[in-house]
Amino acid sequence: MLPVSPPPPSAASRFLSPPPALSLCRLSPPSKTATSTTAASTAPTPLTSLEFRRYDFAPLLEFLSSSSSSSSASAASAVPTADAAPPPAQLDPAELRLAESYRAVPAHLWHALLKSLASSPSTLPSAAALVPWLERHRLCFSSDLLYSILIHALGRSRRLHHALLLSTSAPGPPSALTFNALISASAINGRPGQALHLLSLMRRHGFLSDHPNYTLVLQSLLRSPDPPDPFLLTRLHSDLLSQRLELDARLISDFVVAFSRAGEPDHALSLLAAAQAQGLTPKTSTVVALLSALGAAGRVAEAEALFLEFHAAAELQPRTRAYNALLKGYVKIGALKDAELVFEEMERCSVSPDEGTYSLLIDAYTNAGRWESARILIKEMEMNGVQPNSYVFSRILASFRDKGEWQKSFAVLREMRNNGVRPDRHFYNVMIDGFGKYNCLHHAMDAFERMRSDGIEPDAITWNTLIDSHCKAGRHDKAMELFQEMQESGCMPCTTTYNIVINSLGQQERWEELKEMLERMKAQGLLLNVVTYTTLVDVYGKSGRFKDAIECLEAMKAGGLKPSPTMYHALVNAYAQRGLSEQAINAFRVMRADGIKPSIIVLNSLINAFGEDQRDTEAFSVLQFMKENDLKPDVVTYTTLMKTLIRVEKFEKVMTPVLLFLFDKQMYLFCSFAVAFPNLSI
DNA sequence: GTAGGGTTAG
Repeated sequence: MLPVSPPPPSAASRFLSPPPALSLCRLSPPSKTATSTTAASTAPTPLTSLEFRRYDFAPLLEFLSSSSSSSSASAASAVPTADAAPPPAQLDPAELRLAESYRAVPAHLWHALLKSLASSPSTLPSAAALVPWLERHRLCFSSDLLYSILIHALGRSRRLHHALLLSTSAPGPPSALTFNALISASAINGRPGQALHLLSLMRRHGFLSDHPNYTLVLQSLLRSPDPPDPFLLTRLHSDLLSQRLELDARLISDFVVAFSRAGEPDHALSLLAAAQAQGLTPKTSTVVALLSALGAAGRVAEAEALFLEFHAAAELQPRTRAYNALLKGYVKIGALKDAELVFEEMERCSVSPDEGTYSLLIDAYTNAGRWESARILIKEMEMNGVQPNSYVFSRILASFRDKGEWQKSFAVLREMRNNGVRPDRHFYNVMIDGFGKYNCLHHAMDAFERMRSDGIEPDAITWNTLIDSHCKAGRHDKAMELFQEMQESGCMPCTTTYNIVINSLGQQERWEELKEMLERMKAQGLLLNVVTYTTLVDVYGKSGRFKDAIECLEAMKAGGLKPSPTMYHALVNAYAQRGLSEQAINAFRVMRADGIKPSIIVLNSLINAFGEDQRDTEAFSVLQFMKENDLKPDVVTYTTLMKTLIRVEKFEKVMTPVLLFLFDKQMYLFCSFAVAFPNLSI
């Protein structure tokens, strides 16, 4: 009979070198993101505890690590496959004996062991192998719990892809625990869209969502360096309200900040009003976020009103940050005089300007072309004990870049050196980008070399900028060399890097290599984002591979990502360029069904679709549509209409779009001039 | 607080 109690350390295990997994059997770090409703947040049993020491898990760990590495496929992905395990009847008797020896281990110890194994990437394959093993031998019955622990661990170690795979390979329909674990994994991996998708899926399965899930998604939106997606945010908010869950002060405040950052100050304002109606006092940082959003939208009057309201109620001690938010508004709308007034007001109230204040004002001067005033302000800044740094100069450089004045880069660099400021990585990155954007690859490479000789290690952004500059200039060969060099230097390519390279390969129609790149991306554990999918739709569409393009769009939606306007623009444009006007209009309809408002860009493409298809009447009806929907036709609209007329050989009407354009611009004088001299029309 | 990737005509 096999021993039921745990075995003493066997002779075999004494001879074996201790499996590496053992040394990793430590208490897993407490999860900051686990919600109260998830299994992973239950108090772990320390593996060093007395209870744990009653059992010797070494033989099992040895067995698991060897079995998980022998089936290389599942070990590499750390995902157990349900059909990989043979039924117990065919099992090796040694394994059966091993299983029997653990009969007495209580469930919570299995959970603790699993958590511990799952907390380290090196033992994750063993963790993944443990779950089906426990099921196979009926040693631990709470299969849901086991899977959710694994999913949590995969999510925490940035393997969302694997977590999703695992959840689909788990037996039976997903449980509430699985959903919670997946939502958490998506949220902490920066995929709030997917988390939201799972939230609604969860409800469709009849499970109720709770507060922590919403907090997780919201925090995921707030944590991202990019502004939160307003669409997702609105959905999250209405979803929460439809669940009749009450918002507390913290959640309201987070929503106000999120809506502000998403560039939706109206939504933020109404939430703030609701909070005030409940007698809640918003935090200073919340008000500042909203002020900043209003400023960024150029809504200075409202920003000022909000500023004064909170100032008067003494709820907001206007300090530098609040003034900066206000200042941002004036800088945004180019109201230099008002910006200067805010600056003076700060001085009057003895609120000391910080680097941000100076930066904004310097930005304003640079944008207005007042480089001298900017220089004076830099001096003043120094005198006031605020050391000008590379940041200020980066902003100046960016401002010149955006105005196309890349030649001024050298003057900025000189000025910077005169002020004793050393350019940092950020500054060099902007500089390289500036040169790259204007096709000055030599200068870009020079700046890159200079950066390295200054002892600054290029980062992923540097490499991406440089690689993309070469792609844009058609130097795809050099771009690939740089991509290689990037990796050799030890800099890991990120999603953006792959997006750039995929775009390059797609433009060259090197489809096999493109597919390889996607595989490499996945192998590296990187997820495809909206830009990746849009790039794919664009390159496939442009070369007429519409089937592939549509597949990408579907794959993206299935992954819980919201299709962007750009993605539909790319698709409509692809059809348009080939004169497939029916398909173009169909894609346009799908776009609208997805809740995306038509923009000038997509309507111009639609005109182009009709034009290429010689349907000039329909092309002009798009113009009518624009006018009815308050969309202002632009130069592209009119030139595309002219091209349409040329295509259908209605040369006598080619001038019509020009007249319409001039009329739009209210240039009556020129209109009459053109009408008076119709000979000019050809 | 800053920087990099995807869309329209000629």
